[in-house]
Amino acid sequence: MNKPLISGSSDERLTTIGLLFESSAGLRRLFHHRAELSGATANQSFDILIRLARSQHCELRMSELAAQASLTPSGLTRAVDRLQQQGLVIRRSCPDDRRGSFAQLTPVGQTIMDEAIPEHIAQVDQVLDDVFTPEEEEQLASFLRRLRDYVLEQNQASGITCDEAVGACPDDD
Amino acid sequence: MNKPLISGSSDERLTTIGLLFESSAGLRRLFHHRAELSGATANQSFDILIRLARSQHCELRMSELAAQASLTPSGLTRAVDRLQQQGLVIRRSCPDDRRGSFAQLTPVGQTIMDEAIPEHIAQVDQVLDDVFTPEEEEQLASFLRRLRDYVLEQNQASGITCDEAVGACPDDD
DNA sequence: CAGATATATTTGCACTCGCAAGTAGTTTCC
DNA sequence: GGAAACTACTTGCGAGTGCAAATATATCTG
Repeated sequence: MNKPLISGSSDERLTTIGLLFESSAGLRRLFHHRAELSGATANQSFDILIRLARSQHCELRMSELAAQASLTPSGLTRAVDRLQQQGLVIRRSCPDDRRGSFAQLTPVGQTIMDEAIPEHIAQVDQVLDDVFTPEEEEQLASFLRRLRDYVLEQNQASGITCDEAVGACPDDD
Repeated sequence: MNKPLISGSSDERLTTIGLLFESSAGLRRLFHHRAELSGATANQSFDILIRLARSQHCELRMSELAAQASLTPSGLTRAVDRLQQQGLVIRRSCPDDRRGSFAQLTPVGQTIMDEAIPEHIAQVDQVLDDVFTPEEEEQLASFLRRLRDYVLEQNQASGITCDEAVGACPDDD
C-alpha cells in the first residue's frame, strides 16, 4: 500500500478544487501582508470595509454584509463590533424593519478607505495583469460567477428544512 | 455622496477577486456541511487527511503538508496534534533529518478515509458536472494553477529578507 | 386579533489559527 | 572542528469564527 488511494480522473478534479482553495488563501495572505506594510486597516476587516465602500450610501444590511463577506451572522456581529469600537462603522437601525440594522461607514471610515482602496486596486491590477490576458480574465470571472451562484444555491437549499428555495436574485459580488 | 467610491473597470476586477473568495468559502461550507451529515471526520481536518490520503505511503513532511493545506507551521502542528489524539495520524521522525517529521495516516485513519473519500468525490463530481463542461473545467483548472503558482511565488518573495526566491518546483496541488 | 411560525440580530462558549519566541538539529565557512 | 547562520517544528498567547440558544420583531393562519 504505497500508492495513493484515488484514481486518475478523480484526482484531477480534487486538484482543481484544491487549486481554488489555495488560490483563495494565497491571495488573502498576499493582500493582507501588503496592507499591513502600508499601515492600513490590516486584517480581514478590510474585506468588510470594502464591501461597504462599494455600496450605495456606504451602508449594507447586516445579513447582506454577512453573505458578501462569507461570514455567519454571528461572526459578522463581532466583526462590526470591532469596527464600531475603532470608529470606522456605525449601526443604523432599519426604519422599515425594526429587527434589522444597517452597518455604515463613518466619515472617518470613508476617509481611511479612500486612502486604502487605491493601493488595494493596484495590487489587484498587478496580479490580474501579470497572470491573465483580458479575455482570460473575463472568462475566469464568468466561470467563478457561475460557480459562486451554484454553490450559494446549494448552501441555501441545505439550510432549509424542506424543499424549494426562493428565486433570489444572485446579483453580483 | 451616495454612489460607491470605485470606478467601473476597477470595480469589475474587485468583483472577480470577490467571486474567487466567495466560491472558495462557499465550497468549503458545502463540503463541510455534507461531511457532517454523513458522520465523517467533519471539520477542516478533512482537508489535511485527504492530502495525506493522496500521497505516497499516506505520509507527508509537516512543512509540505502545511503548504498544501494553506496553514502556517504553527497551525499545522495543532491540527496534527488533534488528529493524533483521535488516532487518525501519527508522527514519524524523519530519518534523514532529525529536525523533521512525517505525518502519516494510521490504519484507522486510512479506513476512515477509504469510507469518506468516495462521498467527497461524488460531491466534487456533482458540482463540476453541474456547472462546467469538460473543456471549461480544464480551462478553469489551468487558470487557477497559474494564479496559484503566481501567488505562491509572490508570497515567498515577501517572506524573504532580501531578494531572489529559489526555483522551487511548483508541482501540482 | 391571538397564537404559531419565521426572520434579523445578538450573546455564551468552545475551537482553530496566526504571530512571535523558543528548542533542536543542520549547514556554512573560516 | 567550532561558532554563526539557517531550517523544521513546537509552545504561549491573543484574536477571530462558528454553532446553538436567546431576544426582538414580523408575518401568517385560523
